Amino acid sequence: MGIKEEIKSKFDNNQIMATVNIFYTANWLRDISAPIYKKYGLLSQHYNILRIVRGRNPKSVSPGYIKEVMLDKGRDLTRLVDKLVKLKYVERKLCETNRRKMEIKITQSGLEIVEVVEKAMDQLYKGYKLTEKESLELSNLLDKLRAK
Amino acid sequence: MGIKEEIKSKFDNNQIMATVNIFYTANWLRDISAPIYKKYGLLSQHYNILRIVRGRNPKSVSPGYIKEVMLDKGRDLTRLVDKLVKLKYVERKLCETNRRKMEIKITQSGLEIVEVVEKAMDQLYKGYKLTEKESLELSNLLDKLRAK
DNA sequence: ACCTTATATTTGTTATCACAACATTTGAAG
DNA sequence: CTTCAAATGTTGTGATAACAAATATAAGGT
Repeated sequence: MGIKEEIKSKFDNNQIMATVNIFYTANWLRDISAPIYKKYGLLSQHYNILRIVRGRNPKSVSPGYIKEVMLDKGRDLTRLVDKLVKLKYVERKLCETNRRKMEIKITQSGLEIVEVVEKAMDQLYKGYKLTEKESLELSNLLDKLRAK
Repeated sequence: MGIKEEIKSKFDNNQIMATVNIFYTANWLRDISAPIYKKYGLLSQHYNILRIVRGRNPKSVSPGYIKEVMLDKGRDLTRLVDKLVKLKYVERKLCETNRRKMEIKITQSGLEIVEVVEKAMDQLYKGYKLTEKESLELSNLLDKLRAK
């Protein structure tokens, strides 16, 4: 079912239709992924942070760096990380050389949980009807939409 | 700048890249639209509701219908509508024939505010680098991604 | 009429978001 | 060395989101 039928609407032009469809699809993706995250007491943003921190392991990263590369630009990052610290998925300590910064590092159980969630997400992606080629086209069109 | 550079990541396959890109682009769109909504004390969801209600004007619609066609599936719809009632952009009254239902109807000032916001959003879309044809392709690919 | 189930929406509660104010450290100019 | 702006994070607060439970009405069967 196409977007027009889904939300019972017509659109003035294709740009608007594409924009609405992006929001609709992002919400749809969020809704089908949420149960997976929830199973482990996480939000998608927690998972996103864990993946970013893992990407730099065994180095540690600062909140500023995380904020920069997060999908959902690091609102309330402190408290998102607070929770990951409480769950013992990351450790946070003051940076020695620049005492304004914090150093965040993933723990062993953090590594394990990311891997488990990652596998569950991969299963989701396998259900897509898009080929590799179409997925690339889609991604390129999204890049172009955002282009200045 | 493509998604890989934006978030400084590589992806295992194009499906994952497209998925991440959808979230990233939806957040990007949300962030550039937010100031427009905010100017009028609204959230994007309020605007979405107003457009849905306007679409049925002069008939009224029920919360259930709104929930069904909303982009972000009607979480906390009651309280979103509460706010629109308070702002006097919609009126809400009990349905005579089915007293479980509420009837929601847009007001004159509601109609005016939607139109103003709509024009501001149209300006945004004009900045897109996507052609009509590319926008259609994008929308079709998104439809296909969600297909069962 | 009475009971059960389904429908439609609201409310309560906890957690999270968004924004602004605050605090600390650094680096650099005077 | 002192001062001050910039960089980096944290905290306070009111609004919003998420989820479950509650309320109220309707519809159908016995």
